[in-house]
Amino acid sequence: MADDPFTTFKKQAEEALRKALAELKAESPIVLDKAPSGMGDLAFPCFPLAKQLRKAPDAIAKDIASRIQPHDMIDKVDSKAGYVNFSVSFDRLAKSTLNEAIARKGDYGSPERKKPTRILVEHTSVNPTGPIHVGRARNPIIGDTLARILRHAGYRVDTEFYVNDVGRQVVMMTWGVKHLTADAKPERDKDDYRYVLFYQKANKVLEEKPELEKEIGQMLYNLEHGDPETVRLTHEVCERVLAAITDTLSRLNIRIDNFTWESRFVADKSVDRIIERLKGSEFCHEEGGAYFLELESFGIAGRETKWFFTRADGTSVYTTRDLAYHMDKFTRTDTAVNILGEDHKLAMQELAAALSIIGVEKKPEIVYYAFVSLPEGKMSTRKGIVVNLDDLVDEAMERAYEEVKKRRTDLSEDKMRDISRIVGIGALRYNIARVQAEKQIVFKWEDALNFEGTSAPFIQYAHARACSILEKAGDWDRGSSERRFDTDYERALVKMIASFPTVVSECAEYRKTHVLAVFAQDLAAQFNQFYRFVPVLKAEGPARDARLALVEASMWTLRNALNCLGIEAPTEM
RNA sequence: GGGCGUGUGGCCUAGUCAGGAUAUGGCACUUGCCUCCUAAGCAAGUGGUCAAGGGUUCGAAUCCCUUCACGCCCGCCA
Repeated sequence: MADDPFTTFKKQAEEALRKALAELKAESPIVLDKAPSGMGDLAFPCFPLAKQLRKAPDAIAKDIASRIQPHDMIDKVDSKAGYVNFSVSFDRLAKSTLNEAIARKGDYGSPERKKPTRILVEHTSVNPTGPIHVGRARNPIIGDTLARILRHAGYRVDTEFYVNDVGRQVVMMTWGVKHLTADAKPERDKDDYRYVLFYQKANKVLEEKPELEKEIGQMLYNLEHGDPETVRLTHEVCERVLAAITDTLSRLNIRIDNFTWESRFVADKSVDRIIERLKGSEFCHEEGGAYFLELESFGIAGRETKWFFTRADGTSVYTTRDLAYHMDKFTRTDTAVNILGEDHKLAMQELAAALSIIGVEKKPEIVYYAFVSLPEGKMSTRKGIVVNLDDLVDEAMERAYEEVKKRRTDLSEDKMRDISRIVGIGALRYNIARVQAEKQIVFKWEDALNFEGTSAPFIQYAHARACSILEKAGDWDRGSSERRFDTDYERALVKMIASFPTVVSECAEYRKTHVLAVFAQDLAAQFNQFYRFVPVLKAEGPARDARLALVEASMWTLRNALNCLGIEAPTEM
């Protein structure tokens, strides 16, 4: 597979170092750092070699540098303060990078050939018992972004929502729908808001009349044993709430490929088969009719190392069904990636242990995220301290509209609304995607709807500027072989564009969305400097063509990075 | 009590996996720049014991140990 030019440069530098070190009879892993600006592009520190060679690091660096002849992508090798510094052949890098970006357009950053590996990204999977709130919004945004990145990195990706239509919460809601009447108006004319009222009321009624617990238990039993009426009603209610939830997600540019219903694994008896297999395990014990695995030897620690996989009445628990689901998943994919809240860590450890016990080698890979809280504390639907995702989306679009109106007087109402939607949703997604998943975040309106600095609009704005130049440029010579760039602004921008393929594959490999978000921000900042200091349309001759090529390559790179983040790139704003 | 995660200027944050050259950006604050390709921008400035302590190393935000703070978990719930 052909590497991008910067990777080729890096490999050539590594190879040259390998040879030089062999000549010196020195042994060292070859790790290249990014050199500080003005000292080349890649740096090799020679300090670890000092003891081995009994020479000063600086002398070693000098020696190594003198043994490496510049060739192909390596333009210059020199040494300074114990480092061997490599400079890339800039003209070659610029030429192939820009040609590639301009030729491949929306595919720039993606490998020429698709990878055969299938990856199934399970995300969101919230209980279909009510609207999604901001605390849970991290899940679909991280999941969808990761899926987009993996796709751009060349994998065959499917996204999946696991619909929990079996557990107690769903039964509570369905029981409420069957036996209660709503006594409040839903906050929105949407099924998730309508049905959550039944769920909430059922919980309240049960608190007041604990004797109804038996009825709930019976319904749960009926559901799990395939009672047609219970199954039908539950499924219908869940389906409606689910449809409403996916409507909310689609507002954030999130579309899910598959929905797998948990009840399927109960109905097709795969859960029963797993229970039987687990019962045959040496780790299995029984207590009052309920079965559990003793998982202490699997690294499970805490007060309780038992994992119960059946209730006393023989019915399955959540993780047991999840086990059946994962076994099904592995028949359909090579790699399973799950996006989960950090509260699922123990359950996933138990699931991994159980998979080992029944002899399944594959394990799901999990991306955990910490919860989003509000300044006044934990989000809680019951206590009413909650921000619904729909409200956040509305507010984002509304605030973006105010900003558009401030700046543009020449646009039609429709156009302004369209830009507001793109900018508002972008700001929202960006603010989630930009932060490492493991960091807990406190939701603040002013951060979530930030339109300047580190934000989607900042990146979108750079893209719109690029589009504006290209639109005004008229005809220019795209095939020009001479592309000279003399300013640091241009050269730095070219190098950033050249690094995009590597950034995408690293984000994919490490399952990190925030790295791409940071890259997009840096690229936009670099483009804005270029825009400010280097005239494009007023330039003449080959310089103009070269700069236009740089603008076009920037535009595609910004657009592709935004697309990986699930953020639309408006041509004007 | 135990397990896992997080801790970087007033606030948010990158860098931590693979230790390397003056610790990245942003917000806020101060000050400049729109007869010039869109000022959602650019430039300059103020602000840091990288939670604390110890250790390893030529070199530690990064690795090891201890402590502290915060979050999540330790259900026959999901």
